[in-house]
Parts: sequence; C-alpha cells; structure tokens
Amino acid sequence: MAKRKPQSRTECPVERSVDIIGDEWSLLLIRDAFDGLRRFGEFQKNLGVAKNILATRLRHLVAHGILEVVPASDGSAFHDYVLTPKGRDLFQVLVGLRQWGEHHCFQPNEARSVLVDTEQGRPVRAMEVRSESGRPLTSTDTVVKKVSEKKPRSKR
Amino acid sequence: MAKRKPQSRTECPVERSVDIIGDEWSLLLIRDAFDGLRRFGEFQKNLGVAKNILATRLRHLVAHGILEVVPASDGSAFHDYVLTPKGRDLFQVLVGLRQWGEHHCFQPNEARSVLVDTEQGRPVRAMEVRSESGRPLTSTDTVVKKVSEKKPRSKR
DNA sequence: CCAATTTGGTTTCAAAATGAAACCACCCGG
DNA sequence: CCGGGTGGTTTCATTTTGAAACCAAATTGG
Repeated sequence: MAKRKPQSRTECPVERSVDIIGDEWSLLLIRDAFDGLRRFGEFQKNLGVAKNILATRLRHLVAHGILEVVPASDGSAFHDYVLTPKGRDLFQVLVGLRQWGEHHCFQPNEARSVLVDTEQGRPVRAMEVRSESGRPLTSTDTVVKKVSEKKPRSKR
Repeated sequence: MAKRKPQSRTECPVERSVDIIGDEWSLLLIRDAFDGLRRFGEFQKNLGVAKNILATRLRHLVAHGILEVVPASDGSAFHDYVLTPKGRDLFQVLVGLRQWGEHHCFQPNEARSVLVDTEQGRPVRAMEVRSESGRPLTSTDTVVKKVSEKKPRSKR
C-alpha cells in the first residue's frame, strides 16, 4: 500500500492523497463509513473483503487519522471505526467519484443510488470548481503552479 | 485491476468509479494527463513506473474511454495519450484529492504545488457540495437513497 | 542512405500483495 | 459456564507487481 519513494515527499498534493487513499478497498471503506457503517463485521459483510485485508486497511486508515477507534455505540466491549474530521473532509472526493460514476458508468435508465440533501430529499448539485472570484472553471482554465520553496521572508 | 464481481454491477456510482480508476497508478496517470503529459516516455519518466505496468494501465484507461490514442502532436509516427471528455470530467475528483492533500498532508510551511486559475493566477476556491437550492452541505446533511428500479411508468 | 540511438513497448522471472480458510481469544446471552 | 458471535491473526496458495532484458519500428546523425 503506497510504498513508493517514502523518502522524497512529493510536493504534489494529489500524489500525497493518492499515496494514502488511492486504493480500491480504502476508498470503499471510506464510502461505507460515510454511509454509517461502524463495525468490523459490517464492513466485512458489506464489502465481502477477506478479514486479513480488512484488518490491514482499517489499521492503515486509523494510522493516517482518517478513521478512529471508539467504544462501540451499542455499549458492548467491542469498538467502532468512525470517520475523524480529516476523514469527513474526504466528502468532496467521494462526491466527485459518485457524480462521475453517475454520469459515465451507467446506462441512461439503469438503477443507481443517489445522494440527496436530507432536508429536502432532492439530489445534490453537481460540484463545480470555481475561481477565487467565483467563475466556474474547467481543467483548461487552470494550471498547476510549482512552488519550489516557501517564501524565505517577505521584503516588505 | 478491479476484478471484484464482474457479474453483479453494483448500483453504487462510487463503486463503479473506484472499480475503474481506484488505483494509485491510474489516478497519477490521470493527474499527469491533466498536467499536459502525452507520451508514453513522458509518463514513464515522470512517474518512474515500470514500463510493463505503464503499458497495462494506459491500455486500461484507453479501454474505459478515459484516455484516447491520437497521432503525435509533434508530427512523428508515434502517438499521444490524451484525455477524452469522459476523462476530463474527472477534474472534480482530482481537485478534490488535491484540496484534501493540501489541507491534510502538508506541514503549514511546507512547499507544495497549487492549482491556479490561469486567467487571474489566483488559487481556485475550495470545492463545495451544495443542495439543489444552493445551500452548502456537509456529509451529515446528505444521505444515499437506494433506487431499486427505474420508475416503471409514471401514473400521470 | 546507413548506422546508431530513441521510443514504445513485450517477455521473463523473482518478490510482494492478495485472498481464502483455518484457527483462536474474547465477549455476550442464556 | 456453555455455545455462538465478534474481531481478529496465521498460514499458505494464487495473483499482481516490478525490474531487467529483450526487441521492432521510428528517428537522428553523418
């Protein structure tokens, strides 16, 4: 799981994210956590993943502060895995994957689950990337600016 | 690469997306394609990936309509790999990964690349999930609604 | 036009990751 | 205090990965 160059930390934020959560099981575990699954057995049953793999991935996500282990909500001596604030901040990533899948991975009339606003029960809007001034942007309107060093000290 | 249950197509759009692009190399290849890399050798040099793995992943992305093979832009007999419209629609996913990485995978003063609006040169806004009515939503404001079948026919 | 080099792969093989199954300790309910 | 459920770990066969060698077609230098 993400063993590439542990020495040279890349300056690309996409790559740092992908190194942590860029694998199938981690992403599906995070999806399930957003869906409210908490227990080892729930994840295992829902994903059909081998228990050793599941244990490895849960440890990985806990180690990276995406999930945390808390006392079970049912009062038993077991424990739950729940999203931390850092984990919940992956919401946009999961919504992005969902909306792309909705748009590109289904036949027009094929059944699919849909993310709705709890309050209104209506599907959420398509996410947009916007400039600082609020203008919607496509990928061709943007560019990655490399920052070699933090500004040593401002001259003024 | 995504060999899980090829028979039962899940109704979860997140899972369908993850089955296609939920691996480290695919996501990094897509990032590089957004950055304008086109040639086999460019990807290979930039990622440091083994050539057999790169060939497999490029074939996979082409097979799924995310990249396409086009005549080389330099007029040579080689060819380029470029994002299709379907591939460009992954922009929000990549921006989501980038913004999460920026926020959670760097020390405050650590050097990082940044995505800017080409026109203004200013960093893009944080992406937001919004309700149909425009209200910003967090994960706790939303729920996944399972849709078992397409509406057979409207009664009215 | 020919030789050398570059490009874009494929093949081969060892090492690593995955996954199924067996095993096991602890908790819980009766 | 017994039987089953929960949450793992261990073992081992299979699959995937990756490094390196190899190779054909295209390009470049002379």
